[in-house]
Amino acid sequence: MKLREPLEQIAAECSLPAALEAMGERWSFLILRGAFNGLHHFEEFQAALGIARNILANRLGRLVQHGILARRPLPDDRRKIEYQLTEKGSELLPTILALRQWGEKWESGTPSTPVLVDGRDHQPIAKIAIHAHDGRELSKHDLMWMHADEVIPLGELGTRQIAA
Amino acid sequence: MKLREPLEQIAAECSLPAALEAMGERWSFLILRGAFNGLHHFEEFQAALGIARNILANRLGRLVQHGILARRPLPDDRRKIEYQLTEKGSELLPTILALRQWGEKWESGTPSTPVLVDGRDHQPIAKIAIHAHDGRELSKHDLMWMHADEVIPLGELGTRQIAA
DNA sequence: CAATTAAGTTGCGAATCACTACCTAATAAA
DNA sequence: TTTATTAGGTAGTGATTCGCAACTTAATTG
Repeated sequence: MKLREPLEQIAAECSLPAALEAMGERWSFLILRGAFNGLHHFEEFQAALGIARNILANRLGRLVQHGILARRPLPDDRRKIEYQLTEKGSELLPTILALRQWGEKWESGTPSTPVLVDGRDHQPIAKIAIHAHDGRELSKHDLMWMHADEVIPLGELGTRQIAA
Repeated sequence: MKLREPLEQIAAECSLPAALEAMGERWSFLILRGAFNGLHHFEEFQAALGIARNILANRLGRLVQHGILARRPLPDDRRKIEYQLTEKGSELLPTILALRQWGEKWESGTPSTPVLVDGRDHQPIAKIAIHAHDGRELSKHDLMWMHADEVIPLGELGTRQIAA
């Protein structure tokens, strides 16, 4: 009997449990943040986060298994293992930024460092927000939940009646 | 001696640890997702998630402590406790959506239900993304990290030299 | 060859998780 | 008014994970 059941079965119709299966453990997000901030090696993560070594080894291994980090020994010093964000891992950046911005506003109250800026004008990025398919920013009151079946694809817009 | 030390001290300059202090435990995100999908009562959460009752009680209490959910007994049946998202809790929606979208793309592969749509045209929202302060969407290659001190506020743009 | 360094692994106690059963207060039924 | 039912928890118990420190292994440096 599996005591700690994977979260996936709980809500097969939602991908959040699947995502949490990969990222839901303690330290996973902080390790990833470290990777975004330029950490690449075991000892760098260990020193920066103060995490226990066995836990760090476990988490790095799991992130590698999930394809979020890539692990490769460096050719010029084969003791050294480089952990690199994969594309899959890189695409967690919006999630991390959203969580960090939320923490900044509601928990810590202080601005974070380092700051992610637009390379062109060196200005901080905008707040992560919810946008309509055409780019309008949507507030909580503009939003509603629909069953996926009921969504009418854009291509059929000309012929449809707007449902209640 | 405090064995499970709060994550905050590790990186005082970043708000991510602070956010994880509130939301970083197993089930917290799924409980919140339930709240966004209209769950309000202990038994509803319990039935929907299949979570152990003591853990659910613990997590609900913690989310209430952190001001993410509000707890109030209903006046017409004072056995019933209603858990409502606060504004602070509601503002985690972009984070949850970003994580869910990531899971949809990279883990489950299947579209999730229910779908969050624009109330006006009933079209699904856009992918959560990173935007510049002026609204341009930014790709990974447009971005860089800067120390907060080095960021020149928009108002001073006319007089500055672009720093290396 | 000895010493150092990078990246782990092992052992152990403490804390947390999950499962089941039980409890309590408020409402509903007889 | 007694009894049953329901909502929202608590308590006990074993499995799992966490965190710390010490140890190991392989590659590099002196």
